[in-house]
Amino acid sequence: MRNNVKITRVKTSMTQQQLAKNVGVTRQTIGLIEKGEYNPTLSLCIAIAKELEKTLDELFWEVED
Amino acid sequence: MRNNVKITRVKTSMTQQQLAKNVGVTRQTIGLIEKGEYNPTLSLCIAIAKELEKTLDELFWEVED
DNA sequence: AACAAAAGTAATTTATATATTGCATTCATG
DNA sequence: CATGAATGCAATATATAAATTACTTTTGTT
Repeated sequence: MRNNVKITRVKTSMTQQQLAKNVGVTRQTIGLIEKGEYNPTLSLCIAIAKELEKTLDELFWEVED
Repeated sequence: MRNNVKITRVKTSMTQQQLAKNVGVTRQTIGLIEKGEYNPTLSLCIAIAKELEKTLDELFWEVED
């Protein structure tokens, strides 16, 4: 479940805590998604994408290592 | 949770049953996703997108009614 | 080095995505 | 219209996403 959440979040100088709060989940959930160990729901993916001003494809589609 | 799964699936003349089998879920799950009553996981969204030869954005991003 | 903020990690609990079963309804074709 | 395939729909069960709590490790700043 590789994705571009971490790299995008860091570019915006946002902390896991801030992103988590803004999308309505806990810091741990964001951490696990960034690490690729969670399979998030579509609604959460959309919330994260909007918060990071990206689309679903940019964050979650065919992400290379 | 509006999306373009149904319209895309019908265009390919695929049944819910066939799509469900190919992505490894039940027919009911596909039905509920098409109806917008489910919040599917990312991995399932990706499987459906690949099966329908679309991207995440095309099926699930900012879908108008 | 010392301190604080951020991030990693792990156990347990809770909410919900998905499975399973079964029956009703719609729709196409003979 | 009758038959079967596809879909709708609903109840209950199971798997897993996400919450909660708590502790450790990393990172940056003075």
